[in-house]
Amino acid sequence: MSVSIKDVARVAGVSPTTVSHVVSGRRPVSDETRRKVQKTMAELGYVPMRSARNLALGRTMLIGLLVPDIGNAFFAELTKGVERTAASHGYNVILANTGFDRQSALTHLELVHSRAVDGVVYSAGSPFTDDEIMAAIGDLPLVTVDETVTASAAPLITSDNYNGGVLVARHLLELGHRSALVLHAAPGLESSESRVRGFADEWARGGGAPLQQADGGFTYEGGRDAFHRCLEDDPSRGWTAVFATNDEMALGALRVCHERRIDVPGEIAIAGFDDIPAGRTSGPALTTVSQNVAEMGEIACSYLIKKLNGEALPDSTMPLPVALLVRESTLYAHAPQPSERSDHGDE
Amino acid sequence: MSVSIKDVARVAGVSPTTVSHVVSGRRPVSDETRRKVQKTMAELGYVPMRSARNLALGRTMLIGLLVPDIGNAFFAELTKGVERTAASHGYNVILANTGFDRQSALTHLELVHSRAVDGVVYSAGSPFTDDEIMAAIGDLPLVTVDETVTASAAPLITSDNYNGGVLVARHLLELGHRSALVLHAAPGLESSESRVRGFADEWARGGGAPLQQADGGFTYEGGRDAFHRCLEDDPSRGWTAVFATNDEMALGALRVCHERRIDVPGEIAIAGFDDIPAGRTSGPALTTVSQNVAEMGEIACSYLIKKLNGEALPDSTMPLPVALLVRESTLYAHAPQPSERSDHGDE
DNA sequence: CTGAAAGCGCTTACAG
DNA sequence: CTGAAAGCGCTTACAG
Repeated sequence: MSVSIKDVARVAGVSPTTVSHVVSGRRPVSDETRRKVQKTMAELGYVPMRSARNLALGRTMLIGLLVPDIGNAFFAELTKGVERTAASHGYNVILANTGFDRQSALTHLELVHSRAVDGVVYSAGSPFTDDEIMAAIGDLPLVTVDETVTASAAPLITSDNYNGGVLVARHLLELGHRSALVLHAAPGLESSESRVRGFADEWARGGGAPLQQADGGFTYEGGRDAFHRCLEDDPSRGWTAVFATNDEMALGALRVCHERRIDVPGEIAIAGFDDIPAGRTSGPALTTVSQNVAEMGEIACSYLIKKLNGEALPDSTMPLPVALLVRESTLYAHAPQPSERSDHGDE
Repeated sequence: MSVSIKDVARVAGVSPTTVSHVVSGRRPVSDETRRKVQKTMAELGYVPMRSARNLALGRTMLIGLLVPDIGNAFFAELTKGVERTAASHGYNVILANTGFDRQSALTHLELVHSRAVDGVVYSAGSPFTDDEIMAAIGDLPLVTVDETVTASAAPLITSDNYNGGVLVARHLLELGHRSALVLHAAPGLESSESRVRGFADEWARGGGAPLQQADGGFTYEGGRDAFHRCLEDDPSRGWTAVFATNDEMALGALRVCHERRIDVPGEIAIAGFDDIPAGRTSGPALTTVSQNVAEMGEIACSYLIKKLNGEALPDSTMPLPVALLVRESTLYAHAPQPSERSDHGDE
């Protein structure tokens, strides 16, 4: 078996109490004793056992991160931010990839329920209802990301989606567009709806014509099919620009243009939202709005840790600024190296 | 505080021993007693506390997953597979995103060292040397993915990289190519080297000319720059096809062609390896070799769980089959919907 | 500056 | 079928 605090105490000729205090530093220990104990610990290869410490202290230094799909670049990036911040505060992250299978996801709720974690960062999209989540979480500290959990007073970390929509509309208006098609998610997804609202408000303000809209389901295939249908239904194309509320859908539209030999941006300009890697390497590269997703994760995690430490939180959280990334799909670069202009959202 | 096993025992009028056995099912309990206890647990909202159970049992039902970068699609997908399998066996996954910062990564080694996890799935690329890893892991059960840890007898889960290279070479030869450029990673990365070996062996067998090679560092930028240099150094292009040992580099090469108005696959055919999402949506879509990465994660995790249960493992692990995905970057589809032909590696 | 002992909330060998 | 009690390896209030 592994060596325990008693073994160290015996060999060093002190009490377990003293060994514990040498490790934690929570009580002064004479230099001589400390050195002796440290030497013994090193010799025996003693490492305090987490499980025992957890039980004694009533906490685990573990944070639960509930995301619907770690394979999605957004959540992977978010995870990165959470993980990084947790590590820098001595916490570790338990990943609960809830997926879409309720059955297997129950393990994750049990985890939360059994106090295996000290707190939770939760991102909507799991196969649970908000009520189930709240029941499992009970009074555990909670921070949410991107979408609210109804009936919860937990802080919400989100990007300034509205302003992202505004930036895209302004950019397209400046290029001379006055008619546009908006590809959005199914109703109920607040992030997509905010982006549409921002776009529509600015578009109207700038003298744009009434928008045509279609539901692209927030996926590549959905965007591709919805855009395809729009082209079929309206061959004369009552619009010259497309705003998709995420990059997946924008890439779907781009794909249709590629197959039909429609020049982008010559005939149609296309803009997305999120700045996923695939949009950086597509031809043409995709104009989009970047969110600082890793930073969302960092902030969510540091809020949670503040809560765990009993520190006060700001009452309201400011949406994180977003940035417009102008690439080739709206504005063709003539230089061999495409330039990337960035308008910061909080200008 | 939360309700303990003693509370339940007192209210139900039985001993803590009996409550424990109702929960675990490890000892027969009379129907009447069981029902009474279950009713009481439900009423009080009792959930056994994990920390206490962990200490008593000497295990945590937690698996440590060490990956270099969860933001990378390969590792995100791998994580998904590990997580899924772990959940289905009642285990949870602690994510240790080692990144490239040694300092913060120490938290993760401490985690392993302090027995906070029952076992480890390790994927190379962390800022630790193999020796440091092995020292921290000690005698904890370990399974490695993709790259071996030297001086460890741990099982290794890997794709059939060699055969992937063979498949690409055969495909390009069938299309009539006889001269090719290979973009590979820096030496020492076994996965990349196997792919090159498979390609080169088949290429020679099929009558191809000696290969030109360049180091693209396994990244988008590296591939782009290396390919750029190859074009500059050899304007007459002594090759008609490019095989990059991963998709990132292939997309970099594709990018250069796009900027220089070089037709792909008309003037140059390009193939990659990995089947990352960006290659599915690029124009032209990228011919590549798909690995079943999530399955690698599943297998790694189930091996680890077998080890944890003391079950025997197969002595040698068969490399997982790969599949060639023919897309537009080597063979332009004339139908509006590009067809996707799949050759299985184990045919 | 240091130690003996109780306690964290479970599990389980032992006894009945 | 059931219970009393020891034990898992730490932490810490209390006492000196």
